[in-house]
Amino acid sequence: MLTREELIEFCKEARESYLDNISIDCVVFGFHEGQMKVLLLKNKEEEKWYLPGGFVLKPEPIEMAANRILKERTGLAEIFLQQFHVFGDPDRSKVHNEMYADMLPPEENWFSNRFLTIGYYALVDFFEVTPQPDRFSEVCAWRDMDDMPELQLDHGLIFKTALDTLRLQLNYQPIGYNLMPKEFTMPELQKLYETILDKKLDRRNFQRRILGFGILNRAEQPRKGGAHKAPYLYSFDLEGYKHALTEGFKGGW
Amino acid sequence: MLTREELIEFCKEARESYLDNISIDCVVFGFHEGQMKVLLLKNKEEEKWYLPGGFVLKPEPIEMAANRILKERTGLAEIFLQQFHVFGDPDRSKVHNEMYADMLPPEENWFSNRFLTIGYYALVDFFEVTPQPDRFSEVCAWRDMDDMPELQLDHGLIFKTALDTLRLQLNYQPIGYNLMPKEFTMPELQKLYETILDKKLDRRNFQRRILGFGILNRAEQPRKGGAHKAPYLYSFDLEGYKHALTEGFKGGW
DNA sequence: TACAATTGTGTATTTAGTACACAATTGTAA
DNA sequence: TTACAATTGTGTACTAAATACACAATTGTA
Repeated sequence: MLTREELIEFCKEARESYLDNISIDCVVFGFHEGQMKVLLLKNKEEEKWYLPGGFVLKPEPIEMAANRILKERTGLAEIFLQQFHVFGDPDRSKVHNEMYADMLPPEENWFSNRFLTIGYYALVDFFEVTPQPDRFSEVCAWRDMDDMPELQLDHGLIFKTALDTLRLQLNYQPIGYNLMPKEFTMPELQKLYETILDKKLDRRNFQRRILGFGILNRAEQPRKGGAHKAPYLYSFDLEGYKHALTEGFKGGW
Repeated sequence: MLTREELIEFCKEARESYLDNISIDCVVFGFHEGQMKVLLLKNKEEEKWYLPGGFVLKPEPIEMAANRILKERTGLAEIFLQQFHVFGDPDRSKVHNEMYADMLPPEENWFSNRFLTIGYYALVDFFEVTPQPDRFSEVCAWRDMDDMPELQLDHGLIFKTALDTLRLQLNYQPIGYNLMPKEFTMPELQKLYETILDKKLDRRNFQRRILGFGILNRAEQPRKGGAHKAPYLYSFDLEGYKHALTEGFKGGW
């Protein structure tokens, strides 16, 4: 939480540096221990969490702004990012607007503006992320997707829309390269799909289908040491993967 | 084209009424005589056309802004609109910015701001549209999609992105209710798909597939009077259509 | 050493997609 | 009036994809 002086300073800077009326909010998905995770921020004294977000510098492309914002929250320089929707309800920032209303007069309070927010979703490797709170928060942490806390403003809607978009993209794009470690077993990859879709898939049919996409390479040696039968290790075939990303899976018409 | 005085007046109004840094551009698709059409605007003395667009009023939801803008250009109050992308390259409005640079000093010229533009595409009934130029243009007209003129700014990219999105949506959503007249024949509907996809489809397989979606009703009496065998008339089954819109066609995973 | 848990592989069945053929209708040209 | 071209309606064989389901192999543990 900022002091009044810091807040005034921020508003002054913001007015000079950022585009007005525009913000960016990101839904960052990670995958760990069979669980889909979302990166969220929070103030200690507040109950509600919010999505990592920020603003667009006056000369900055929006893609770059989203990347910059996420680099600050995750430490990652290269992130798979996908713009998915603009949320432009004038009521959406009401709470936001009033957030600092008691601390600042409206003409100084940059947050009293209306903000449209551009939604991005990101797929990242859980282990490579070092969560960093922003200047308005004290906590930045992964939260389980199926145990999501209440979110501020319309961030619940933004999250839901991101998830719906991700599920839709699963039908015509490969997913996983940005979420899985270098090597993984077939059941692990299946678990990713099942988690995103919140649905059980048939083990044997999943394997046939995903192998049919031609985006996987199988290592010669199976993973050893664990209990049970040693599973084969797979990695993504980058060439096939990128081809699938641009061309898509399904023929359609 | 506005006079200098009108322009100054507009900039003053705009600064008061509209959100800064945000614009909306619309790709309006119509279908007529087996041709896909796009609604475009132009100045008499200029060669390049541009997409119908506008700005967002300070208290206005963006969906409503898009609807308002299109009502002014088409006369239609209810339009099927789909937001598809935000274009946020800082260079995108360079030409725009310089457009009135010789007429107005930068501090008065509202257009010298950077604008992100939210892209919407619209599907409309060709016959119900009455094209209306906006205050910056003299011509508002339908243009053939496969004979598109050069467009201003990044409007070429916006159009292409809209078309790509539309083609993708064809794979998991019904299209046509907003583009076809109340009653139509199967070959006419097929022509719409072929035009959007720029691809020939097999007549018999198209029919089986589209009927399988359960979004069409067949009239009892075929159309008469024309040459050749009298074709059956179809209309969209609104219930099935809306269900397909929300649920989608393909099972996917 | 039997067992549970997990992985690898395969095979029928159903469904969806593709390719292609023929009969029926209607205006037009011979 | 009749043959013909153009167009529409309907169907069938073939192929590919999706689904349902079974059994054998491996490995730690009881």
